[in-house]
Amino acid sequence: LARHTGGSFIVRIEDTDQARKVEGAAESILESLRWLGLDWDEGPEVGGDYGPYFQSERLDIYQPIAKKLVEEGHAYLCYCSPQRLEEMRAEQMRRKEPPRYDRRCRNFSQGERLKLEGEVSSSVVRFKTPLEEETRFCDLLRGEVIFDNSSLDDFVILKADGYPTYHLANVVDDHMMEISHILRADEWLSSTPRHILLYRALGYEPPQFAHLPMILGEDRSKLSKRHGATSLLEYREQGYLPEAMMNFLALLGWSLDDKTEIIGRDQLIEHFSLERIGVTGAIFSQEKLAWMNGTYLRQLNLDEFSEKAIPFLEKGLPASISHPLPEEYIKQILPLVQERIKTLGDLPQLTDFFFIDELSYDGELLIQKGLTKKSTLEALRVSKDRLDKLVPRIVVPPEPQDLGLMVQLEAFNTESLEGALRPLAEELGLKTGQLFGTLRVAVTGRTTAPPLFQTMAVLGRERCLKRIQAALEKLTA
RNA sequence: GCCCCGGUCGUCUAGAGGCCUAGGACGUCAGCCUUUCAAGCUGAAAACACGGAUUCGAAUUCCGUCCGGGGCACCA
Repeated sequence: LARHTGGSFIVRIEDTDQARKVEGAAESILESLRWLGLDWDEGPEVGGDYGPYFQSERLDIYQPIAKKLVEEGHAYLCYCSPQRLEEMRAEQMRRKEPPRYDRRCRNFSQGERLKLEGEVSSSVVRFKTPLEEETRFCDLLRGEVIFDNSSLDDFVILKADGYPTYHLANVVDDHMMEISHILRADEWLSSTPRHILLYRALGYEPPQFAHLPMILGEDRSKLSKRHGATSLLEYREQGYLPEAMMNFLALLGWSLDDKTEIIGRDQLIEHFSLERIGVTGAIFSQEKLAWMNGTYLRQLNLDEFSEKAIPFLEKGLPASISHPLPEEYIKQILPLVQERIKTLGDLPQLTDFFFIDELSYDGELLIQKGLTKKSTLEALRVSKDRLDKLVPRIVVPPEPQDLGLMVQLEAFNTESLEGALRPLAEELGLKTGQLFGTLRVAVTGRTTAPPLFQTMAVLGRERCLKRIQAALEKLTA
């Protein structure tokens, strides 16, 4: 929305819970945004006129505001212990009542306050929610939403440790940072009346609100750790492309029209609009993401694909393979697997036979349906013999003056291999599938692999002959 | 329990009263292509939660029911 309208996209880290502080969490959020290409105009690392952008560094802004709210009668100090609150809630639940603060500290006299301050070591600041009437606001996606103030309790705005709660910090910062639009998940909708009340008490003009549909797990509940990978960075590690992830995420709750599935960043910015956001929660479909990633992967040219693929091969191939991996060889392999993968993480296991010296596989796999050990051996022997005879030739142009164009034909290429092996099947009285199947296992160690001739051409003459020999030995042993 | 928000194929969605015999995509199934696996192409099965009301006409408006989700912390 910011990019579409020419506004500013601001990143603010809301780190106001000391108890849940996790080392490196903020950095990984920023890294996720960077990975997706969601660059920000103001915030950590880039700065801006409204900093600091970490709420933990803004305590001296929130505290005086909380104090002022107390002085003006919009808030009050609460001395109730966590234990008391917990017991109270438990009792309320038992009686099937809504769990909420009973406002014991709301109407203490000055004398009672002084007495309690002497006895109690810590206190929090609570907002004095109006007891009656209702709070309404207009959600850009859902229209007018109305809450009875009587259903709200006196929520904490400043904790005992001097940190603000989300409610206070968010309202104060959105005002001070001149935020125009709050686009946040649905789960915040029921907190919004509290925020409206706070804006009002502080004399601030509230921003526009749009509560977005949530991303759900397979069981339709709020997406969480137990639903599997929930961190963007995990998807990066698995070999998803940021462009695919961005595209997929954008279509969860938003659509361009009745048919567009693949849409790039620029087009997204150009066409994005609040009006086309839906209101129902969307299940995060791994399968569709995988499909989409596949289509993005297939669009890459060889250089791009190879640049992205190499780190995954370096990491995923057996350690015994010598590193660094030869780039030219890899560039021959990659086109054979590009349309066969859904993530870059699929690469190592799909291509390892290109790198491993000694294949290990069950010799029985060599014997194709309808063949015997004997006929398989025969097929392998004859094949090896034919391939042995495929040697490089020099083609000399007929006109002497064209000698500079003399080309060397690598006889061990896709065409020559096909030219040699296809007729061979008939010669041996085999179906092509039978002969090729046997050779595929001999040369790759598996029953499914990229196209045989291309695979053999990339492996090269020596490796293929060696592997067929190994297959013969495997069957004779 | 109380409050709020929702409900179109299994999933993501199109649908702003007649264009809807409800469109697209993923997935599924079948066929084509084919040396295996993919990719690609073609086709099929598959949905308006239910009940009333308004209207000549309702997936679209209103009400109720049911179902689902979210919130109800010194978490965000």
